[in-house]
Amino acid sequence: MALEHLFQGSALNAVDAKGRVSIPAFLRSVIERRGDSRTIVLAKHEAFPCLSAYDPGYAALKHAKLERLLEKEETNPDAQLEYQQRNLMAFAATEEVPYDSSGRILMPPMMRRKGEIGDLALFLGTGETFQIWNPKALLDEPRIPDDLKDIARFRLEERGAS
Amino acid sequence: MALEHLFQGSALNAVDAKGRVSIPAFLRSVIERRGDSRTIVLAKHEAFPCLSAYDPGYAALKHAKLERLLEKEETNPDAQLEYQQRNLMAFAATEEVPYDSSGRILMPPMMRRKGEIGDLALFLGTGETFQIWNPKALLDEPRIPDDLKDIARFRLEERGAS
DNA sequence: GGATTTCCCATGAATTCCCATAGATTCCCA
DNA sequence: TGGGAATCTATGGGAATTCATGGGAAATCC
Repeated sequence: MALEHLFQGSALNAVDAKGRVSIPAFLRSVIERRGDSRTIVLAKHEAFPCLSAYDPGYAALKHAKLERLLEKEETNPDAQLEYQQRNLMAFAATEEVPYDSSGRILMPPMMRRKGEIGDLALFLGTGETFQIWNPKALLDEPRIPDDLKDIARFRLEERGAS
Repeated sequence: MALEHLFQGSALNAVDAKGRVSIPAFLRSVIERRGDSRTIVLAKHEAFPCLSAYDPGYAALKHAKLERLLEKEETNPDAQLEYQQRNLMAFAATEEVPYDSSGRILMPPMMRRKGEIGDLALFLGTGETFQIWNPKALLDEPRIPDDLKDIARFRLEERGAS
């Protein structure tokens, strides 16, 4: 799997009273170059207290991988169960949300809670996917490198000052 | 087999006194993009105490899958029997129900019993198909990952609070 | 004819759509 | 190359639509 277009960069956007957030234009352009969906898939990040996001095509790719794995071990009952569980996590525990003509999504309440997102959303490109953080949570996270926290601080300043 | 449109997301809907349930709009849209039937096929899930559901087109696909599996082991008499059994389950033990203009099905009493569905139905997308659970049964099921149970709890809360 | 089943309408909440704006960025052309 | 115009981006607010759900009328069945 060699993805041609990668997510990179960072931005800090507001979540408004209705729960709407603008997806940064530089991330949207990657989504639209990968497919033509104007839609993102949201999931709780498996390790960090934040959200993981990607385009629907990437989700399908992940699914195809799981399928192939299953067919190899079709007769193994343990493999069956693990397949069921992973499939549930990959699809039931995620939400697909379209963004409108102005590039905004409505952050689903469940994801907002799971990702601890308040009224500011920090977007971080990570190549194949991107992450959405509560900037406070990122600064409090010991496993995050200081250089990255500096970026978060900068984005906060930038916004606080203007 | 590469299905283009996958079932994704979760929702908790009420089963009313007449046995009617709304199929969540985001699942309906997948059904209608896969074919043009406004119909779902219900079956008892093969492993979990819940229902498995999909569009009529997928049933045909499943049949082809079984056929292919049989041909691989044509000489094995055990495989023949298993094929017969799985084929029976896939077709005799299912019910096809249309949904009306408001997106509701009438849950067939037999399926309701088999799936242990009470007056709340939890819908979980799993890619090629989706599942319908009694939320209580899901919380009691040891083979279900905790993160998924959290989602069920969230959906219950969301509904209880409002 | 009583009971079930199907259809149709009603409704409140949620969500999508549309328009507006202000600031930043890019473009363009003299 | 400099400055001004056009465009794009993030954001706000309100209107219009969709969604889930309840209730009842009409049709159907033994």
